[in-house]
Amino acid sequence: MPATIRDVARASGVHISTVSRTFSAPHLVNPETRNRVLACAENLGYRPNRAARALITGRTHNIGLIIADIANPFFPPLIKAAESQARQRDYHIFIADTNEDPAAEEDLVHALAKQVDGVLLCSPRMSNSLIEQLSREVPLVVINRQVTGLPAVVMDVGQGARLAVEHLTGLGHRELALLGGPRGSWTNREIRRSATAAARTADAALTVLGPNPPTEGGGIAMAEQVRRSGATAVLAYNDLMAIGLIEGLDSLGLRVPQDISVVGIDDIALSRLTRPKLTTVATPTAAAGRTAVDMLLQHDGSFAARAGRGGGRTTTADDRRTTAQVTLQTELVIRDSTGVGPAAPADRPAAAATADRPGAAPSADPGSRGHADPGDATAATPEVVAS
Amino acid sequence: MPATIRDVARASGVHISTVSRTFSAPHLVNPETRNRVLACAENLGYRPNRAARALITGRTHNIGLIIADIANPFFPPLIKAAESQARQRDYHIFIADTNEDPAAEEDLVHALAKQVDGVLLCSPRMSNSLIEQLSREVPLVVINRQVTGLPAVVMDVGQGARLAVEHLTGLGHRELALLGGPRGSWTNREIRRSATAAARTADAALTVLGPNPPTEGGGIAMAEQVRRSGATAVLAYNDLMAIGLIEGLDSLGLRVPQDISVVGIDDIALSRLTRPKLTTVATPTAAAGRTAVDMLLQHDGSFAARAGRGGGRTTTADDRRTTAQVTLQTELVIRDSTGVGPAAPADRPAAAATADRPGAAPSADPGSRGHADPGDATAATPEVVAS
DNA sequence: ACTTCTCCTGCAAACCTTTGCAGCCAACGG
DNA sequence: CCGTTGGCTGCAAAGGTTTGCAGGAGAAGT
Repeated sequence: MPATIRDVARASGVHISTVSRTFSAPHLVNPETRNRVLACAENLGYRPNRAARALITGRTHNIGLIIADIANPFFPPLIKAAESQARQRDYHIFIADTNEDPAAEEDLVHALAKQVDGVLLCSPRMSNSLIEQLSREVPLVVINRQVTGLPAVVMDVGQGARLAVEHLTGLGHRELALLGGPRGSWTNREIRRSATAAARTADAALTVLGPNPPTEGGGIAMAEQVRRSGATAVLAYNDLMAIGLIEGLDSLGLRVPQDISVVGIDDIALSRLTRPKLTTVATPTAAAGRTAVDMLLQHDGSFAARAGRGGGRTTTADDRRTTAQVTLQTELVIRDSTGVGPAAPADRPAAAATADRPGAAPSADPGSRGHADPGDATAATPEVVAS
Repeated sequence: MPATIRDVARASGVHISTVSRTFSAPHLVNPETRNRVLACAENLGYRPNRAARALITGRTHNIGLIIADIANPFFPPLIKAAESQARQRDYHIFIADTNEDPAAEEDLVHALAKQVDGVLLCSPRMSNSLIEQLSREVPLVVINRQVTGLPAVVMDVGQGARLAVEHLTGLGHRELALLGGPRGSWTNREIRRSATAAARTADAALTVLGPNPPTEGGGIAMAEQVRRSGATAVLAYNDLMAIGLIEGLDSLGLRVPQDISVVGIDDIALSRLTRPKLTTVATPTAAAGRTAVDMLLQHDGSFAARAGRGGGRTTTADDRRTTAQVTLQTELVIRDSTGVGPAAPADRPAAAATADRPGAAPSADPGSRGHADPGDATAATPEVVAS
């Protein structure tokens, strides 16, 4: 029923190879012929069969995206950006949700491996060694994790955590708590490491509470422990937990920010909607999604075709596999959930510490529509480390 | 490099067709042989090449899912459920985001058409006629819309809107407003129709405000108009708008629910987290995702293979294409954003009207993990109308 | 002992494209 | 007028799998 290349060839009186070239290498075919073919194709509603193309070229033009939990509002912007970026490059994105289950991650990589040109592994909870092993099966780009030898794009939460701690100590807090995230999270380790260091520098105490599930519930459940810790300010693994914590503290009769300050991480859309509005570390999720797609595509672009007739093609000298690791900057967004602490300097009014980020449109995703500049993503990432 | 069926055949000393059958029709091959083949396959890490399979069977085992805006928290649970259901059936989900742009919808259907076995069209904004036309190109299941002749799964927002209006009038509100959603939305029309009827029945006035963008911003922007309308209670197209509206009213100095009551639709996770907690109409999004996948798969299961050698296979008598339309029930969840109105009976205390749904776990998605019961989705849908 | 089955396996075509190679023609330089 | 070049086009193989058909071996029925 659907028109094939042969139908088009017949209709336009040329050989199928000419039709093929009309689409995949237009410069090789006479403009006149080309137009005729194009017209016939249009006429018949012909669209190249990607399965057949994939079979011979060895490239599926599909990308797998493995996510811990789509329902976590942190991910949708990333997905959206990745999908849009991929589409521009004529790729499609397979999405898969692991429900925060490390075993599911492995299964999914296997399941996707033969069907995609590469996989984006987002905040994986697997072990490094397993990730490395899987990367021999299919090109991988890791997001929010550093695995030696693998291309990665990470958000600099370490820096963010430092900024957050400095913000809090600057407000006069001396007793801090860190609400940890899930076990196995690279991000969690980074935050902890950086927050601990920053607290020490500022001569403040920091209690680490966790690990916890990275959800609102995880935050609610820890309210009591946070109170007992005696901390006057807490940094949470992510916004969801921060919001949950505020909720939990509220039912304990503790007011935020008057009694206790709370800082989240991620700057999900939701953090602007709760009361109080959440002070948080903004992570460039959309940029991360775009960048990851770009890295994957550029990376396996150098593979060229792994198939092709004789297969005897000489591998290009460019086989050095530049596995870059890109670090995206984060930034502190001060809103209403942080206030002065016990050791605050007298001349510092609480209100002075609150100022939302100026011109940030509510959920605009620059570059997700049409004309996105490919250089855009990396332009936002001054710090690029090639390994 | 990757092992092919031929490698396995060689290793196990059988013909490739036997290997093929070992995977696609195990009952046709001698258990002893089968085990040997399986062992070799395992050994070589063989996985069937889906492109090749798709090429000959004509079935890609992929499903397209077209969504207006992944960042809208209404969709992730649906996506998640669909993905999990599809995976159980050995299908993968392509995801695509239209940015609420009707033109993008059409493009995406075309782009996906040749690459998937069917497309799930979620809350499409296109015209009915265009949808019908596209359905001739690729099997379609529509979600949140009714198109004659096409399989659809809709959530009964009409009923939900009625319940919401009854709830409000029962609380003594006589001046209602409806905060409309986006143009082209079937859901929006249903809500409007049903709310209007319910208001008339209860002898209340209802002002329709809209259309508006279905976002928080859309709600905020309408606060002033809502105030001017003189309504003491308002039903919003979705939770996001309701939350935005509350925010907007707040900055106008109007308190919810004391000064004005607000009801949302969808029961997104967020509606439990805002202050006040949102009274809303819960829509079974996860069930919708599962059901839609099931309908698509059952539906085009009857196509059998459209390819196959001679192609002369007699079409089964089961060609009647039972295009069912499934309606999923909605339910009113009363929380804190609605209170008594001017015409309230004296004996009705405001507090009596608030009661959250009992045991609803924060974001649990029953059936999204492993053992989900296939009958589950339809079990939740007593009302099935075959057209 | 011969036929008739049943079970299993092998054979080879077909699915739709891509692509290296070779051939054709016209134009051009000498 | 011949050789060469360059621009297009055709030819045919290859990619990995599925599947109708046919054939072989053994068992069962007569």
